Amino acid sequence: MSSATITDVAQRVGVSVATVSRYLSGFNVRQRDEIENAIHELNYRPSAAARNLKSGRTATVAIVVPDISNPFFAAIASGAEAAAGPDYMVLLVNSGAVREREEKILGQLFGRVDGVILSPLQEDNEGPSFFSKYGLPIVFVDRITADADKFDSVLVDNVKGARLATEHLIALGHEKIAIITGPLHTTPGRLRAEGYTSTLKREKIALQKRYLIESDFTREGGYASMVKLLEDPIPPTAVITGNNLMSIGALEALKEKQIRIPEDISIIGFDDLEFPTLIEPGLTAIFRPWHEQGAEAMRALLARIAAQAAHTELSPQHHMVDVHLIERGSCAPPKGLPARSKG
Amino acid sequence: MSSATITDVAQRVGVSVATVSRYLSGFNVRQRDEIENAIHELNYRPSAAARNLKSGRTATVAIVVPDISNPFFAAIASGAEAAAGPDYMVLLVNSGAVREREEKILGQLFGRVDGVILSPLQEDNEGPSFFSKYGLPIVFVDRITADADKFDSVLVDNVKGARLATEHLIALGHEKIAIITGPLHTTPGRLRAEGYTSTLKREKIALQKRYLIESDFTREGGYASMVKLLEDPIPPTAVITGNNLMSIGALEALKEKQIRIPEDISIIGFDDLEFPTLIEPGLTAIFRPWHEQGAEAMRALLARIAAQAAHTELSPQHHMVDVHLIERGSCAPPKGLPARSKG
DNA sequence: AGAATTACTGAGAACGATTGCAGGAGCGTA
DNA sequence: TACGCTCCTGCAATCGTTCTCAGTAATTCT
Repeated sequence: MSSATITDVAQRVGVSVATVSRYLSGFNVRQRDEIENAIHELNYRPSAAARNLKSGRTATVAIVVPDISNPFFAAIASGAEAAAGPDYMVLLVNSGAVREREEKILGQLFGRVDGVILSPLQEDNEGPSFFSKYGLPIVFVDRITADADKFDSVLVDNVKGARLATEHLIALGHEKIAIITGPLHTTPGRLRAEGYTSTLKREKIALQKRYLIESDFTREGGYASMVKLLEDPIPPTAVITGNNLMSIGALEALKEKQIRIPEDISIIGFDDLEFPTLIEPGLTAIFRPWHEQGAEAMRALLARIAAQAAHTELSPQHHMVDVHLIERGSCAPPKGLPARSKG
Repeated sequence: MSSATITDVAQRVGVSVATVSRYLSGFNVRQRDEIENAIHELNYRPSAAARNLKSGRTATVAIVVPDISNPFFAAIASGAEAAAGPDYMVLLVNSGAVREREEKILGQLFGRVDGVILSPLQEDNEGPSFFSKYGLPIVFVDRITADADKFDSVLVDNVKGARLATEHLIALGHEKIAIITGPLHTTPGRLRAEGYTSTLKREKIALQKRYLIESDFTREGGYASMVKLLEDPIPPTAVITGNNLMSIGALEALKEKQIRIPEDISIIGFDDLEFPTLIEPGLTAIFRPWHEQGAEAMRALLARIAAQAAHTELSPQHHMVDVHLIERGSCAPPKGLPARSKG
């Protein structure tokens, strides 16, 4: 019932465990056929736990993300997986955007993986760097922590993306531009807001605090934030949404309130939608290669692991993924919304 | 640099490793404060590998799915995770719809997890049941293998869903009804086709083989299949799409060819879209609770693990998730497509 | 034929934890 | 003081591998 061990195989063939072990690692052994048979007959599988323990290597890496339901992170995972090659098993773990879970997961992963690609929940979280004190290679993707300069990272050019979006709207004549951004204690939340505010400043448009809404990267958050903006006595004429899910939520709110795009309001998403052609009008968006960003993170991790194995010094590598603006139909010059009726 | 072991902790405090181990497992020990300090100072983390090896338990379960980019599987994973509770770490592994990968993954997972939730790639795949010979609890979700009656499973009522869709179209007056289904060697592919054909038969509508298109559950497959249907000399007046991604692909094809829904063609999706309100007209769809299906699978797995631990006999449990039809705007009585122009 | 080289083999010590067992310290009771 | 009881402790075996080391058989060289 319970699984056979290498000893069982060795006994059945009449060789030592060392020989079976050697056979398993690809060395030449005299009774290779007999061993192969015995393995099949006994349904033998090497115990991963025992292997890890002895060798210290796991041939496994993990990707820890805040929300696996977000297609962005699913794509990051796919990209990373594709870049991992056949030698590594890639595990995906969802921290569910709960800080204690993230910390617990990192602890549990320790000793079971050779490295981790992490999208940390908060920039002020010391868990990851604390974690890496144990010598576990770690690469930040999309988000970093405060001391991240000491670690590898693969970020997107958040500031540039937000700048492109803001400039695009300003060029169209908008001045009442709002942004629905992610939590300011996350990297993309903070930097996209920064790109927005710095561009406004440079263009000499006064920042209206009520136009800068800190939300939570969820569809519900995007919906609620857009509703809030629409209820403003002087609603914005254009809105930048800070990630794909919030774009969807915001679009849902607009549709529900029957606000026309782009006639009544312009909207730009940071991150393109997955299926951009199906909705009408198409969402003008800041594009970046999701899959490639994941792949880049995996390459960085494998390089880090290799460096560690070779005891080579390797300074922290910081990769930056470029963005560009894709114009579709969701932006137009402002005409202003009708004045808000009471009730 | 490298991580401290339980021996280091024990030495620093001046107790035996057994005492430290007991402290870690929650027993009363005299020098608990000293041990706690030493653990912090040394950054000690128990080695998961060593623990596994000795105890045989891993406090970990895995979910193996064909395509993590498919929101359906992401939702299954979320649901399963939510049902797992804090005692288990949940790993997500992507088989990428490659059979050899699936087999390899199951092998690698052996010894690192207490159980697996699997959505197998093919019904004729013996890997999983072979795998379970090792005594590893396994629960099939959404898909099964040929000998699956011996294992737990959580399926959706595929036949009923396809029947509801087909009946709905027939009731509207359609007779030229096509289906774009998944691979017939997968459970949902086969059973959804079966629900479609059996309903046609019962309603005495002759099955047109060219209206039954076997595709591959991808957006690209849905797109290509729809294009193929539209090129038919006598195109169907209604189409059932066999999963969410193929629905999207099919809709993209229709949009590109400027075929109006539902005036020119009616369409029903098996599985609702993630953001159903944003596209126009809304897609009439067969709905099932994704998240709940994942949760059910996890409950089944935990029950199986518990039964195994208690050496209790537990007959295979087969759960069936119900479906219903959600009417939106994508279906109408047939009017026929304009005759196909050459070129 | 004898020496040197090659190619494989088995014994046994790790890896880092858990756990059964026997024993010792501390306490209460007679 | 002597005894028993409880509570904690350390020793050592163990989990299933890998890997070093020394040794043996087979082969080649002189």
